[in-house]
Amino acid sequence: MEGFDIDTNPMLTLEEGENNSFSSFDDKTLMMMAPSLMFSGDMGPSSSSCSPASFHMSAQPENFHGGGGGGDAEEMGVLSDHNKKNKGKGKMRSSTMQRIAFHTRSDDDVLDDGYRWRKYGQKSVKNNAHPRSYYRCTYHTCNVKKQVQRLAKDPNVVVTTYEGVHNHPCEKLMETLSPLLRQLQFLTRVSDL
DNA sequence: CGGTTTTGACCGGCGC
DNA sequence: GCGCCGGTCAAAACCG
Repeated sequence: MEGFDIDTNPMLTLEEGENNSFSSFDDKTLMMMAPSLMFSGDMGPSSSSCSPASFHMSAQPENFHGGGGGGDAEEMGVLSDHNKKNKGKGKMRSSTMQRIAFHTRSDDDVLDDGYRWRKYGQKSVKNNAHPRSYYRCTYHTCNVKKQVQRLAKDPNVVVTTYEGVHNHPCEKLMETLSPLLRQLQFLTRVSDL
């Protein structure tokens, strides 16, 4: 696994409220990390004050090394409709709802980000041969959603748009981390003796 | 049998 | 007012 440097991997698009800040990432590893970052960015169920700064990344679009990728989320309408509408039977999306779009160069449509998702819809979108898929986090109290679609310009690029913040730990991350944490606890106890 | 995916219907906002 | 479009619902199908 290559080290990931947030400031030098331009393939992630971050959106929050009116104060948009964009940057991009090209590293699948980072894609997997991102939801966890989202989680740590707003941990407690009572924390009404989102702190996007905790995973804020600086924009360096000129550093885009994806090559031929071109398109950005704004172009595809993934982000541009923010604050404008939330169509369908569902409730209106809160204007403060965080949305983060990841561009990923991958053959797989759906990336394993460690959370469990249930697909609740798929729609063909205008000017794009590939459909857009809608997923919801399966955790009872968590209503994080994500959309997955391929770039019309470059079908090799998958755009995953996360909406909202997880209010629970990432199961896979915890699975991976818990033996390490246990070992760490054991070692600290031993060193205390 | 319970959870997930598929897919057509439905709804509401927007532009004309 | 009407049609288009994107997001969601929900029943049926599917799957382990």
